[in-house]
Amino acid sequence: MAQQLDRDVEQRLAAREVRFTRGRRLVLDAVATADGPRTASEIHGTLDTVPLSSLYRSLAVLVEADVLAQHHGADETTRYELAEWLTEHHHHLVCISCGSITDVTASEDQEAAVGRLVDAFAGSSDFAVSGHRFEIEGRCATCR
Amino acid sequence: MAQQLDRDVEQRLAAREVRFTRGRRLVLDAVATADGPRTASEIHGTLDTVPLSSLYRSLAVLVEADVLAQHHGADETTRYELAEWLTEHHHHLVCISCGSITDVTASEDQEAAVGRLVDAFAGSSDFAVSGHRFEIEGRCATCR
DNA sequence: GCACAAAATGAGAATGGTTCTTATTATCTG
DNA sequence: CAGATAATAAGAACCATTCTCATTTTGTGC
Repeated sequence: MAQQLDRDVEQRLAAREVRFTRGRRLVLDAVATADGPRTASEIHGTLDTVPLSSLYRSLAVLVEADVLAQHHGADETTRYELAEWLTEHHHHLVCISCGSITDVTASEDQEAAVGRLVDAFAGSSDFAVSGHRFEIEGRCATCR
Repeated sequence: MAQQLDRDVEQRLAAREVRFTRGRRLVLDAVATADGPRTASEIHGTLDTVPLSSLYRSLAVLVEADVLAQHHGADETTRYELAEWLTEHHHHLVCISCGSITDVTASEDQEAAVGRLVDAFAGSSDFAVSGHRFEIEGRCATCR
């Protein structure tokens, strides 16, 4: 898995005096190699050496360190993905049938358009914008 | 509460042979008068005559009938709002501090821009679009 | 390399939002 | 009003997530 990612995360965790242990590396890898946000039990499925309680704790630590981001999508379970500074900014295709989520990356022009819309929407109210989420709902290739 | 809403919902439920009972009316009103998606317990707080189990069942029935829509926002609890055909299409300002969600409505031009982006994002993959969600994250007036 | 302190782990118990079960009650039709 | 059907209420059950605490691992100074 990407050397650069490993180094980036190592640095960030070191800066916060959080150890980058075997278990945490495994969890990070599992999330990093997925092509969209994953639930805890999905990750657990690919990592049977990491008990659920430890998995949840590792996820919480990595979220706290802003290495992972939590995501609450179509179903009610929490999903995890790499934080944006470790990946390209992207949006999601959410399947309303099976709940799976796939990443899509916008072109520069498209993303600029998104940014203008965000400003326009928040501009009217007294709201300090810190980010946005753009999700497209529908049926994925296997569910349609 | 809006007469029109009541009539629209009455019709839709009748068409599905689902009764529009006192409890369901109360739940609908509670959701309709809020200015953004509400959690079950928030609704429960304003409706102490409706027990939680009934509340959840009513919510499920109304979602099933497409009178309400479920929403999974910043925190992990499920929120409910009127289905889009009963209200204006809108987007959300999500407070990352307190989890509250406020509605914002886009102008026609803005919404057209959103539509173009949705098509562009989904266009590349084999995905049947049925809707979209645009959420702006930040801190609300009281939390900032 | 060793010992100590601090942090991380693992196993299972506890929590809390949501759903299910079942007996009771309300609603609709005739 | 009677009978059939659907909805409700109360609490038990469920399941994802979090917590507890005893044990193990890790990093640091000697």
